[in-house]
Amino acid sequence: MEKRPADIIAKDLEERIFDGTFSDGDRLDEVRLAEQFGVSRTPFREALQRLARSGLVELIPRRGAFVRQPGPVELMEMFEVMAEVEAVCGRLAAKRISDDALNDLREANIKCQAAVDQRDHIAYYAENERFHQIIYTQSGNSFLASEARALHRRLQPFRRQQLRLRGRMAQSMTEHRAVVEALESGDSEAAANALRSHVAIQGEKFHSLMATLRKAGE
Amino acid sequence: MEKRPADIIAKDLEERIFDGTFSDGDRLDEVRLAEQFGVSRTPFREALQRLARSGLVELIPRRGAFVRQPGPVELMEMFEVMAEVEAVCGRLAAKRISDDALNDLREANIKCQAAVDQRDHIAYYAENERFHQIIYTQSGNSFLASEARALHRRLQPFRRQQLRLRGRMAQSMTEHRAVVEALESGDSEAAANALRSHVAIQGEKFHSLMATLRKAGE
DNA sequence: AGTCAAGCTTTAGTATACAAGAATTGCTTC
DNA sequence: GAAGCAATTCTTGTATACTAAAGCTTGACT
Repeated sequence: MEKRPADIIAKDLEERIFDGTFSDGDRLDEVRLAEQFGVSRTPFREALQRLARSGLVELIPRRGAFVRQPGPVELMEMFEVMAEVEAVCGRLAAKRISDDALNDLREANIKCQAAVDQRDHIAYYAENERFHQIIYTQSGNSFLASEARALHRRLQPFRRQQLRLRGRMAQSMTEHRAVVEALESGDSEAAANALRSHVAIQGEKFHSLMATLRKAGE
Repeated sequence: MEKRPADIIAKDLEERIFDGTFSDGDRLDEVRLAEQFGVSRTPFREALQRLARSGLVELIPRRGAFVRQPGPVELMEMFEVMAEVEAVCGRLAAKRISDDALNDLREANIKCQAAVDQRDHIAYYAENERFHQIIYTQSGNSFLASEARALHRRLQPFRRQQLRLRGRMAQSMTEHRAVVEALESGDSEAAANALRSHVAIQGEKFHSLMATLRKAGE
């Protein structure tokens, strides 16, 4: 895609925020980090502003850039929005999806099932990804699809963890099947509801997972 | 709020794109415009990147910044998403809205009605604005509310025109009342449907308005 | 001894200078 | 005369130098 320094830096910083190298509240020193990346402050600042737009860092005037991890409340809100966005994609896709895309969905689900049988988280994750991307595209609204992808991407690191929960993959599969059924029959409301609860459950699972981790950490 | 040069420039440029000073495909010359704004290229470029994020300009590497007005297809898509977003806000607000906010909505509607009676587009616009803002807030999801406001703002210049259409204000009022009724009775689905069609109609009206203008221009 | 102010240091914001890439124009050749 | 190539010029992207503002420290005065 793009290979300008600012893009690379933005992506790299994003990665480091996600993987915990930078934690909440950390100040991102322009001179130090720019030097570390081997560029001057100008493109580095460009990257910072990009991250600020996506909500990963907060840019306080005359103070600097600070890492801004979403707190539990904001995360719950984002999952709720994701659930509703997917519901909307499903509602529209039910009326607009092509037969080819339906086949692709079924195929993705078959591979998902294979991954469940082999307890292969990575493979499951990849096919699950494909499943959702197809639905975004088949909403027939490219603006909606791109918004959905942006939010999906932003929640990725949080969604990833909860797949490891016991039985979650199998449960997720069942939900996927309900989605495909609704889309097959062109039932907008059913598709919307199936997708909403599918994603909402992810949010809830993540929430309880966090609570558990917090407890263990004390 | 903010009063940094880049913010002012971004807002000013946005204004000029909206009011037609810059039209689709125009290149925004960095040196010329920066000089015109009385700043150097650095803060001006910052403003450009901000506009690129909101989709108003396209930043082609090593080529420059070009005004990018959404075409008819993209606009329809955006209105569709706006309709669905408002529907979601309504769905959530139906369960979460406070009595105070309900009163505010009724009050806004009364003022809307007064504006309709006086054929006062400006007053109607202001109160209509308030009406929708309240619903965003009462979704109880600040992340959703902020996304809704961003899209609302982006569609503002396009929505504004169609209020002048004969009888549109009165029709809009009726739709508002249906929304309030649904929220009063806590009926999520009814609220969602009322808001979805309310906004969808705006999109359709805008579309036909554009078709008319295009015809007249030929 | 505590508090307030002044200046000192640090750092964000801005300007300018420099480098690299793309486009256009003019020249040469077929 | 047209087409292709090269050079020049214009413009974006990057680095660096400068400015100004915010916070901290130190010193003086109460």
